[in-house]
Amino acid sequence: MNRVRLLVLNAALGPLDYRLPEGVSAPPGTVVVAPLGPRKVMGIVWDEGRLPGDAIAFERLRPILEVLPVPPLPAPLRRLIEWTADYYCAPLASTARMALASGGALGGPATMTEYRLSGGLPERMTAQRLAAIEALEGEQGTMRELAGIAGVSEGVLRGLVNQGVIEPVTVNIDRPYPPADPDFHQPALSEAQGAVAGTLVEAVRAEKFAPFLLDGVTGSGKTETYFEPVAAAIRAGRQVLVLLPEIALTENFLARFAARFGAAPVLWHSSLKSTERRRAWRAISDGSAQVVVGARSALFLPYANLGLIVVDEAHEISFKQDDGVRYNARDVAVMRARFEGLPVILASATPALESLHMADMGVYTKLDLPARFGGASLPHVRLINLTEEKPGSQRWLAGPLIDALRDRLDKGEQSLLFLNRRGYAPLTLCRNCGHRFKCPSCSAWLVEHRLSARLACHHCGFETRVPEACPECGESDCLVACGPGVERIAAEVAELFPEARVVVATSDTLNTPDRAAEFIAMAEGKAIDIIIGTQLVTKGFHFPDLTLVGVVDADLGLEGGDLRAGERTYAQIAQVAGRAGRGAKPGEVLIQTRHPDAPVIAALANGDRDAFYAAETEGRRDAGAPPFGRWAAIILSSEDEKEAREAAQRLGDVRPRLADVQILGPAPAPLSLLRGRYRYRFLVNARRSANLQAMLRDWIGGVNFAPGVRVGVDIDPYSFV
DNA sequence: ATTTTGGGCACT
DNA sequence: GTGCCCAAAATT
Repeated sequence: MNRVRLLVLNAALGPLDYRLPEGVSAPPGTVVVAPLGPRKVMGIVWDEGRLPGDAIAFERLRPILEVLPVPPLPAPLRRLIEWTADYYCAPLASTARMALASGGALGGPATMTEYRLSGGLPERMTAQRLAAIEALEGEQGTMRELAGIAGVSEGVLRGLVNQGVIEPVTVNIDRPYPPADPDFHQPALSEAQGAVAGTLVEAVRAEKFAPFLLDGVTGSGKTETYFEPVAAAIRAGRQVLVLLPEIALTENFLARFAARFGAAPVLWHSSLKSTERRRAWRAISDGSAQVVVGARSALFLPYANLGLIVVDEAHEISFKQDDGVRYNARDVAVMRARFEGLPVILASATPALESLHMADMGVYTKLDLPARFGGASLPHVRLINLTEEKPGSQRWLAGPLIDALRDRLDKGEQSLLFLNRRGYAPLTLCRNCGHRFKCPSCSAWLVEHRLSARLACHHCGFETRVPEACPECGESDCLVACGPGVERIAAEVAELFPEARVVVATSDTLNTPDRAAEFIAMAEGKAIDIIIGTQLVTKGFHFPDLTLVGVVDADLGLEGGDLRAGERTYAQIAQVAGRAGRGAKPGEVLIQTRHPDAPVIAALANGDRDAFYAAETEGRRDAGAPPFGRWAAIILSSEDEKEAREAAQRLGDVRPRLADVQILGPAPAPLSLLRGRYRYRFLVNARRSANLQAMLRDWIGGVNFAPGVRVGVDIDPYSFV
């Protein structure tokens, strides 16, 4: 029968039946182009009988237009797409689209231009040109790559191209990646690392579903340990996926990877250029990409021959996607491993409570690395009670922290100040009339950024110059900055220690790989005395001479009543504390707080992780949160306030009354206006006995909303805005 | 999501 | 009857 059921990549449409032209074969997973009304759409041939829908008479079916020349999506990936769409209440088409993340990757072969030396010499030789010509002997690559190799700007190389010294070469865009060598450099592992690595290597050889929780303190060498099963998979000719939370700052990881395997891994993240994306997608789908290091979106790619998944920093909340399909990559990674029949390693120094619970239940195998590598000791933690040690007016660093900074400067050691707030000040107001600067399309204050002389909204990207006068009352010189951001802390430090070399490390200042690499080189080369950073600096860095970490405001993350505030604060501060004392010299951590007795803060002070988890477990039990119960959020939004409010009201009117489900709302969402859309929210708390997703589908599916209303369901929400 | 279609209404 | 706007229907 040459009838196929097609998952058309259109979120509003269900599966549609098409006819397969004579002589065309399209097994399940085949990517095709089909006619839809007057248009063409991309679709994926799905399994017979798996998708619901009534059959249309064969004669009325329109034929498939084109079969795209890419391998069919494998069955385990199709199962994963179905599971994800079902679990997170998302359209199947939106979920499937993530597997084809690159429309341009699906065409036929294509070419691009690379450059290499032609053997000639320029009319006019300069020092830079000479250096470039010497460095590029035997090299070939894009302008960008060659500029990197030669250490000169692309402008210099373009000059050489004009002179005919460098010649263009047309190459296949899908050229292979340099191979990773599992035996390039065998590191010396500690006994504990070796034992854990051995277990994981065995699991890779077994080629069966096996989830592991790799629980190792900061600095215990988790990365080097899981590189061993990665090597084992490469030796077995299978692919590896390593998920990292912040792909923007992976310099350190990539350096360690290159040292171990002698080549760079294949990168996957949202800011890949389209040619790089295409090359990576095709290498992944034909099996030639050995190790893929990627952000959460790498999870849905069509690996031809996956052998291992690693989720590093698995507790990180950035694994939760907060728009579109709101999936948690950590959880979906485990499901993918299950469908594919693979080991999966969740690595963290501060595992999520859910992950520890799964280990306690015996579902995950827990592997521990209890000691720091190379005999380094864990840092000593001290609290600074801000209600007793008050910083001066318009100052945020208390006496003991200032003394500690001075001590490190005197000794020539490095310090890190952590404050998870970008910019100079989170609120600007007019002293004269009280006007507060607010985002025009969000219910949020504008954050002052002095480095760029802008007021910016951190939710929608709105930016405006800092005005001279108050737009409300017209008075000038009346604007005051309220509260601290990292830039303001940097100003305070500069005033206290004018001689110190200070760098602000945030996503604003380290926004390109080059800048990030430069920062790391400076920090490692001891060209920085004090680093002031946001959460960007909490992970992955290894600076041996960094001996002091100061947490400027430990209470910041606890505000707002978010269900996961405690866990997030604990993980964040434990991570940043782990940056101290990673070399021979011991580290010290000073935590400024107004609530030294709060369970989270006390647990950090005493280094008592178990006490924190015990307190957090009780909090979760009381709140009916995972693993004891489940939460979901429903957000209704519209550009029209009234339309959003009425939609919420209508949904509220038909809410189901069930014994094991409690529905709160509707209420204006904490961010009641976001990107120009008014938002109302329901919170749903379900006992474990309830079928939460089925109940939500029934409830929401029974209501017809106005065209401008969007309904978003967030299962296991992390962000409560 | 996008395109087509059809009804209601003003205007000729 | 014709043009225009908007809502509803259909897309295999």
